[in-house]
Amino acid sequence: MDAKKAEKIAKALSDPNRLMILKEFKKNKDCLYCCNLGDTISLAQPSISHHMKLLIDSELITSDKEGRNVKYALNNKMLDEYINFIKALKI
Amino acid sequence: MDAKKAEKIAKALSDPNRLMILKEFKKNKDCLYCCNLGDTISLAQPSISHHMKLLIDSELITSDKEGRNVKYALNNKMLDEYINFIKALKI
DNA sequence: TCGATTTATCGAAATGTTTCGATAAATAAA
DNA sequence: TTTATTTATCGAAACATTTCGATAAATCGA
Repeated sequence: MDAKKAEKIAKALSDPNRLMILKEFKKNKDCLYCCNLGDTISLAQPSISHHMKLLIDSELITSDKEGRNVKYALNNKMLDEYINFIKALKI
Repeated sequence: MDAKKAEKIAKALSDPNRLMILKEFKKNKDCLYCCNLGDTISLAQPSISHHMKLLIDSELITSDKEGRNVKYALNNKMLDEYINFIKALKI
């Protein structure tokens, strides 16, 4: 992973609402629909949509259109790659 | 590590200049003086000082006054703690 | 078909971050 | 003691991010 990608992921991970969204995946068997986030995240719908977009752009999650909904899933592979990047910073 | 701390670290890691600074520690046997960064990081001195402050505040590095200089060292422990935080996000 | 639901996008306001020049404080070196 | 070096801080400009209301597009249900 190059520094530019790591920077993008770090940015995605640097917001309390996005961290909360990522944690929600654990409670929902790895998949998630935006419309169910309203209860957990107290933000307007466009704001949640904005955060999802940043998470998708960073590839920390994937999105899959399912009829009227969009199904989001955590991308464990990208988390692993980012972990390796940070490990490489260590002395 | 709580979410607030993880957020602070992610923020510290989300800037290209700060990533470059962290990578410099590898080349310098874990310690570093600001005044030697000028060659690597093309920023004015107050900007470098600002980035060092954010890294110190996040506890990713430590600082130690040595006469006229300040010696900075990488805090591997904090990197490990952050790695564990990210691991915990995985499904 | 028609109304409700889900998500995305636009534009704007508020807030936060990055950068720099100017300046200050501390210490080393001459 | 005087000058140079190292780092921090202040204030301001430029830029980026977060948030929302309004609106649009797609699809589901009645």
